[in-house]
Amino acid sequence: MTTKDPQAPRLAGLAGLMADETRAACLLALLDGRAWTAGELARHAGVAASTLSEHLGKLVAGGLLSEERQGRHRYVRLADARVAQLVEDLAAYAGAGPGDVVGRPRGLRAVSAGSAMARGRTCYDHLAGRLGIAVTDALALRGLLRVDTGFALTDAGVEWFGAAGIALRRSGRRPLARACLDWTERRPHLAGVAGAALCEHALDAGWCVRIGSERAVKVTAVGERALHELLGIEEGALR
Amino acid sequence: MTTKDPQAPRLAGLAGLMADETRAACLLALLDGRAWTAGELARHAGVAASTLSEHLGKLVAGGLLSEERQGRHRYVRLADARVAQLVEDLAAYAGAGPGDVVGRPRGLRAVSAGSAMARGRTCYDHLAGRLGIAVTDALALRGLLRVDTGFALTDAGVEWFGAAGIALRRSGRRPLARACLDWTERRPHLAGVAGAALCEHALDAGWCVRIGSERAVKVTAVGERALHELLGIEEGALR
DNA sequence: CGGACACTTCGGCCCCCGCCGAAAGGTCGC
DNA sequence: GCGACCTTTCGGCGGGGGCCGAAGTGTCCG
Repeated sequence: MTTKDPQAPRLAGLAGLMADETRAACLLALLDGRAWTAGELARHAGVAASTLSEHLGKLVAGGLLSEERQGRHRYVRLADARVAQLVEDLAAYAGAGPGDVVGRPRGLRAVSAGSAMARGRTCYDHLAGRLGIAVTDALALRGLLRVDTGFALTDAGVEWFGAAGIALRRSGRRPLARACLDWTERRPHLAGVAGAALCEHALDAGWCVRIGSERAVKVTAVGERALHELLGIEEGALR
Repeated sequence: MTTKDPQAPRLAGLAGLMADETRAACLLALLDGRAWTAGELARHAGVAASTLSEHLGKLVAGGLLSEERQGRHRYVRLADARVAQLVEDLAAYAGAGPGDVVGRPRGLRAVSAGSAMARGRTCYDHLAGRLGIAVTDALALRGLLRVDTGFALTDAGVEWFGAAGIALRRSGRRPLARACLDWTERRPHLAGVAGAALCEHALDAGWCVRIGSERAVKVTAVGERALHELLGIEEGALR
């Protein structure tokens, strides 16, 4: 007995990094895929700057965050897509706990922020919300993405990305396509290399723009046309 | 500011359940997909029965474990495949930390246990180790499973399961196929509904049998023949 | 150079939580 | 019914860790 798994301390340590409400709030905020300063995170989390500094130290030491110092600022972001995926998965499970009704935001401000978020947002490096679902559905409908038997691009799907001028950089072991559970739509949307490439292209090409400094994004007129031409998504479906 | 995400406490709470070494050891042990008694887990983790009882209370209350009381025994198991997936994902990330060499077990007993585990084992409800990889590769090679552009069964793959007499019960929102990172092989293997159905069939049909009370499994002579006939896996490749 | 600003370090406080052993509650077998 | 066994409850102990404010370091700007 006492054959205790040598992995237990590591698992506990990793979980411990997320097991604090303040650190959890940071990780969730950083799910927008961008870099935040320590001060922004402190205000966001509602703790003293000194407290947050210690939290960042732990998260960076634990490998969950990467940091970049610029002058008197300390910028941090999620270390990579794997971390984002872990946080997303845990948050999705924690949010959809048994007997728990999703989100239903309270108050007017929450409602409007919520509806903008629900319409379209980034989820680390890919699109989510109704926008993400619409794109995923359109890809599936046109036979470019299998969603019923797993999540994988078809050959036609790979071609489609090439034809649209969106490069799929197969990097290391990150999957080309994977499902990410959408917490507003309760359905999976496209993530992975393809999801990230599509999102990057959508922002670069002006298909959508970020709303303020939030995760929420808005589809532009250009984007509506492009999504209609390339994927047959009805114009006006995402307003 | 202080727009703190309402999900932060839930995320922190969930992570907190796994943030203790003893509880982590329990969760890892339960990854074998079977039910353990409280006493077994206490011995495994090396703590007093009373201590472990409290841990089980938290894990059950948190929804990670389900329990079944039989007489003077309390059997617990992972609540469902989603929990198993979370634990697997976290353990995989924690185990493959930066600059960290995998496993390389110390001592003779660990070596033999390790090699049996590396040869073939269950990973909650599907096959893993070299056996799991061999099956995944064989499915991919025969065009039954896409692995290069994501993880999804092809139409031929769905047919193959039917022809082999393995029912694919599409249940709720669990994906038919998904990738699970193998920590001995460092490559993804087949999980999801299809992976579970295949594993269940393999055990029922005597293709493989469990070694002792471990997660490790051994391929039988019957299994070798079946895997050769159905998937073209070389006999002897898994000894 | 001096002040504003972003962040970090330090000391101290307090609460939380994991641990144990002792005792109690159930269940099984004889 | 009486032990043997598995599990749970309870008190008490000890350590770890999150919090703050104050002071210190480093950077930018005028």
